[in-house]
Amino acid sequence: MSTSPIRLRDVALAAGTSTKTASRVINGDARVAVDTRKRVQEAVDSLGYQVDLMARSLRKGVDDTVGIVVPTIGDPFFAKAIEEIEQMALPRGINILVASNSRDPHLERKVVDGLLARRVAGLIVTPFSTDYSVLERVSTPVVFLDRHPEGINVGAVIVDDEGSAHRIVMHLASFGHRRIALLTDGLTVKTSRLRREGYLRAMGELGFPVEVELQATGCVDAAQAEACTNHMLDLPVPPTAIFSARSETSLGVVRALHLRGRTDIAFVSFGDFATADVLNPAVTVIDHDPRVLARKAMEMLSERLDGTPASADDFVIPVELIARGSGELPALRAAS
Amino acid sequence: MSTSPIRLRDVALAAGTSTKTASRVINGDARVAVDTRKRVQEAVDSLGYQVDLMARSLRKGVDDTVGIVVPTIGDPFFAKAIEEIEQMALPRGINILVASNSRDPHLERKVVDGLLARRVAGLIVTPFSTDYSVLERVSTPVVFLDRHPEGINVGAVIVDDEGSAHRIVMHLASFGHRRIALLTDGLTVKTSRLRREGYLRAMGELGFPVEVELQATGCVDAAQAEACTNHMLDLPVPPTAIFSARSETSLGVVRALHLRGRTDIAFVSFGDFATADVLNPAVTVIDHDPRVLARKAMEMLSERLDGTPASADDFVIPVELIARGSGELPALRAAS
DNA sequence: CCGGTCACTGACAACGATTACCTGATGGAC
DNA sequence: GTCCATCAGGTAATCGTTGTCAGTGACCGG
Repeated sequence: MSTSPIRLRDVALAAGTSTKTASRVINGDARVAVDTRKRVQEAVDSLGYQVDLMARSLRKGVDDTVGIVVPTIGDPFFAKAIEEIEQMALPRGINILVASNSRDPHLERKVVDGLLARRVAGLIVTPFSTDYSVLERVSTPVVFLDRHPEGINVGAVIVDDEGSAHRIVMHLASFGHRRIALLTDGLTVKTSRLRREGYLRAMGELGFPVEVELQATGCVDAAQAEACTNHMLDLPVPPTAIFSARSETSLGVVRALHLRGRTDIAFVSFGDFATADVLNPAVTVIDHDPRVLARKAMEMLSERLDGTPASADDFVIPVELIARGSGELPALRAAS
Repeated sequence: MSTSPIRLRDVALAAGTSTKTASRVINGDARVAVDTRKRVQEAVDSLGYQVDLMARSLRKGVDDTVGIVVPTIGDPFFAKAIEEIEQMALPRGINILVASNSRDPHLERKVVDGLLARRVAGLIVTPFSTDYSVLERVSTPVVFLDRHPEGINVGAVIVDDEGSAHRIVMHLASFGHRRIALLTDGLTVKTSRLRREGYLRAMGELGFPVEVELQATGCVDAAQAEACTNHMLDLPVPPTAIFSARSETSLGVVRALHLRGRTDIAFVSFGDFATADVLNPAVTVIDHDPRVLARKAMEMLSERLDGTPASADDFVIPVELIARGSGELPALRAAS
């Protein structure tokens, strides 16, 4: 049933050369006579030889593989980032190892160690909360995606989290809102902290009171966000506008608002999602596109793989606020 | 800056043993004296030794890695499947290599070959349209996910595509619909063919005319599906109900219906999606859960890795029709 | 006291490819 | 005709780990 695998030795034997010469042909070394090259090529084709990438990697010291670490693979944001990276890696013959840290700092460390032990050529990491200083002692190139890591001074591909959050609040305020609620992931996540800072700065500049009950800072998934939204809507004086700091949490907010029929409440999402423009009202979002971030990250990693030294500068992807309706609802109850 | 890597040899030297004994300790071989074990352990800890998985894999002949091949990683259906598999693999110390075939048969073949050349321990594949008979000549265990492959007689983890599609049509018919439209991916995809067969069988049993203009069979993504839906709504006699055979296409249908304000048209989706129960009307779906499929597939693969021989029987995951409203809209215009 | 287990350990080869180094041969320049 | 540069290609070492097999004592029953 199963044929024994064909090795380079077999190819060399069939072509009547040494393994070294066969290896040269396979790796496109120019110093091979045309005639010999042809013989080897034919042997490769007829035998159906495939390089054993394991052996090659051992000898070369690195694997033609890029590791990607994200909090959760199923999150559409990260899924699209992975897709983009895989697409870019394909033509280079690079494979993609994906790993999630499951939002667990301990696991995060283990996962990164595992990828390094596998001798990946490079890493693209969306840090969760671990200290990443380990990577300073390692020669493997790493690019950080969407978040700046702790404990290490390297560049990352990010968006202006603080500024964009600030802008969202200003946008809502311009429609008369004062009681603006905030929903974020846990504050151990850097992006959550930054977006909250932008929110707080804007509220401060506007002279609006910052109330604890209007800040839900532990919304790890859509279900939590839905619960938090419901809780806020049950307050004696509920918010007139909601700012969801992540597209995942936005799904929960949307569910709560729609199921309760409170679509009169203004809403802006940091990050677009599939049906955002289909809902009624359509959801105003910050266009935080994972593909654009991923593309830049992979470009940077490619350069690093080709020898360009690392830069400590962040690369900031510009984002836009897409007004679709939900963020432009007036604050009818603002006067009350 | 970057320290030279620590090899087993260094550990052995530090512990005053041979590399073999150090290897035994690391692999949990019982036949090592307690004292020696301790010395090696200490050396490992103090030096921060990490096994070179590349070398181990070469020696062992297989890599502790499972390859996953899907059409598109960004599709939430497959992203969730990948997530589930990764979660299950984590405790076993198995890494996940993801690769997309980009809906390209030629690429599909190359991608699978690449993973095999990497000596993955196993493969989980959602076949697109390639002949997979290659895999019969290879000893690597493979489990097929969501679709039965062509040209090879092995079991797959699937759902009852034909039967579920049949059920959807019957469901819509019970609310008075006769002009039921079908949107599918290209018919080279097996699931598309089967779902269409179920549709055709039901239409036949009901004695309803099957019209070509009500079948859009090339909807590869949401945008295409949206265009097809718009086209159908512009027909002289538009459909009163739509059956979308994939959750990805459902997003396009939803967009078209909502943007045109034609939410009076009945709609059922084969496959759930994020905001399906938030829309108005909420979308009736067949609960085609990627996680459940993925879990079963990984279980089967684990068994295969542990030595259980392959079975040629399909494993059929039961699915349910979740009535949420959109599929229960009456056919007001049915009489006309 | 001896042969035989048993527990523990190490030397060596091997996994399959790449590469440092070396050998012959060829050919043009002088 | 000699010499050196260049080209083709071979030999053997190497990457880091683990399987095979052999070897050392210790211990035990007879």
